[in-house]
Amino acid sequence: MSQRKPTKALPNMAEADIAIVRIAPESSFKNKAYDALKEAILKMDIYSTPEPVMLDERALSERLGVSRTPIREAIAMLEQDGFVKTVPRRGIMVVRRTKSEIVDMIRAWAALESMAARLITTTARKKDITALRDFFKDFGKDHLPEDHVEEYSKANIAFHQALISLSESPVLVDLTNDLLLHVRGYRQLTIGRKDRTATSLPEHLGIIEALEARDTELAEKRARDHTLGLAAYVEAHGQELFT
Amino acid sequence: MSQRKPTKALPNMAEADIAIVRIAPESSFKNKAYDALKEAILKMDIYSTPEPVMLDERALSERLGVSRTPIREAIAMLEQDGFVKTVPRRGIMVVRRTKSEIVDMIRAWAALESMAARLITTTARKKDITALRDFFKDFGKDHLPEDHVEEYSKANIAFHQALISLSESPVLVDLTNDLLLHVRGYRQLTIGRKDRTATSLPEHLGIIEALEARDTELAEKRARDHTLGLAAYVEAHGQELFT
DNA sequence: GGAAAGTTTTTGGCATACCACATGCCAGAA
DNA sequence: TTCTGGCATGTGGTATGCCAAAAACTTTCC
Repeated sequence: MSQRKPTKALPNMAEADIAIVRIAPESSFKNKAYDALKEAILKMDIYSTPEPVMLDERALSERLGVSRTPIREAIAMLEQDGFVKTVPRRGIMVVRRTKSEIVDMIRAWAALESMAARLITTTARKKDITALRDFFKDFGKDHLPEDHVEEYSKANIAFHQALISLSESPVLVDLTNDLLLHVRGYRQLTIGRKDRTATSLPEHLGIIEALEARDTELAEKRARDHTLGLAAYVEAHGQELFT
Repeated sequence: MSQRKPTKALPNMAEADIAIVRIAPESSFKNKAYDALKEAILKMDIYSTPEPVMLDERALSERLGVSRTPIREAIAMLEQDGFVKTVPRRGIMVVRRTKSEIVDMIRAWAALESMAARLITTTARKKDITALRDFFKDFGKDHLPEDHVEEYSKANIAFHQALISLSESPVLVDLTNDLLLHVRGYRQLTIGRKDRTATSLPEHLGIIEALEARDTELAEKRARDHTLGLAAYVEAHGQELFT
C-alpha cells in the first residue's frame, strides 16, 4: 500500500469547489421490496378475515414494477423475520400469531425492557431520563388517557421505544423493535383498552422515578412488572381477538 | 374474481385415517444452502485473519451444485440473521462483531434467561428442574471443571439451553439460540477460561436450587447475575480477542 | 345427476443470460 | 517517472423462461 504523499492538497482548480454531493447509493430493489412488503403486512388487518391472507409473487412483482427475483429475495427475508410462511406450490401466507404466541412475545419484551431499565440507571444522563415524562405531558385531569385512547397509545409506544433507546444497547433496541412489530397488530385492540389505560400512566411515571433515583433493582422490577401486566391482560382478555 | 363454490368439505375416505404423515417436502435448495452456509460460517474462525472473510456467489453455487438463485436467497436470509453483509459489486462479507457487540448480546441473553428462570419457578415440574444437575454430574473433586475446560464448556452450553427450554417459551428459546450462535464464536475463547470456569459451576447450582425452591425473585436474580458476570468478564478480559 | 378421469391453470423453485458498477492493469501522454 | 483515461475483468442485481406439483376446471361415462 503506497503512502499518499501529502503534496498540495488540491490542484488549484477553482472549479473543483462546485457543490458536489455524494451520490446516493440508492437501495436495491430487493430492499425496496422488503420495506414495501413489510409495511404493507404491518398495515393490513390480518385477523379480520377467517382465512389466511395470501401473497402472490407474480402479482407483487407487477404491482411493484420489478421482476420476481428481488421479490423472492424480499420474501425470503420476511420469512426469516417470521412475517410470512411460504409453502411450495401452495402460496405465501402472512403468518397469524396465536394468543399464546403474542403473550410469549410480550414476556420476552418485558425481559428486554427490564434489562434496559437496569442499564439506564447506571449510564443514562439525568436529563434524558427526565425527558421521558414529555411523552405524557399532554395528559392530565382534563385530558385523561382513557378518553383519548388512540393518542395515548401512540405516546405509549413512543415512550417504550425511547426508554429502550436510553439503554444505548443496539441489541436490546433491535430485538424489542422486532417484537413490537409482531405485537403491534394487537396493540390497537388491547393496549388501548380503557381499563388498562387507566393504570398504565402511573406505572410509567413510577418507572421514570425509579430511573431518576438510580434505583437499579426497583427500576428493573417496575419495568418488568408493567409489561408483564400487559401480558397477563392479553392472556386474560384477549380471547375474543383470536376468533 | 370468480366465486368459489363451497362444495362438500371432505370426501368420506375411511382410509384417510391411517397414519399418513405429510410426505417430506424435502427442503428446497434455498433452505439447504441456508443450512450449509450457516454451518460453514459458524464453523470458520473469522477472527483469526486480519481482513474480513468474503463469500462468492458463483463459487458457492458451484461448490453446492446449484444455481446462484437459491444461493442468493440463502444469503438474503443470512443477512437478516446478521451473519453476513453484502455490499453491491464488492462482495459478501462474513460479519465480524466487536467486543462491545458481543457484550451487548450477552446482556440481552442475561435478560432472556432471567425471564426464563422466572417462568420456570411457576410452571416447570420438579423432576425437570432437578434433571438440570445431570449436566454437571461428571464433575467433582477429582474431575474439576477447570481441568477439563473443553468438556465443561459443552456441558455449560447444554445446561443453558436446557434451562431456557424449561420455560416452555418458544420466543425465549429462539431468541436465545440466535444470540448464542453469534456469541459462540467467542465462547471457546472466553467461557472456557480457567479463572471463570471455577466460579461457574457453583453459580449454576445456585440457580438450580433457587428454581427448586420456587423462589421466583432469587432464581431470576441468580440467572441474571450469572450471565451478566460473563458479560463483565468478556468486557474486562476480552480485549486481546479482538485484535 | 354425479363422480371419476383428463386437462388447463396457477404457483413457487430453479437455471440462465445480461446488466451496471467497482477495481486493477496498462498504454500513452505529460 | 508520474499521471490519466480506457479497457478487461470480477461481483452482485435483475429479468426471463421453463419446470413440476397442486389446484381448478372440463369432459366423459355410468
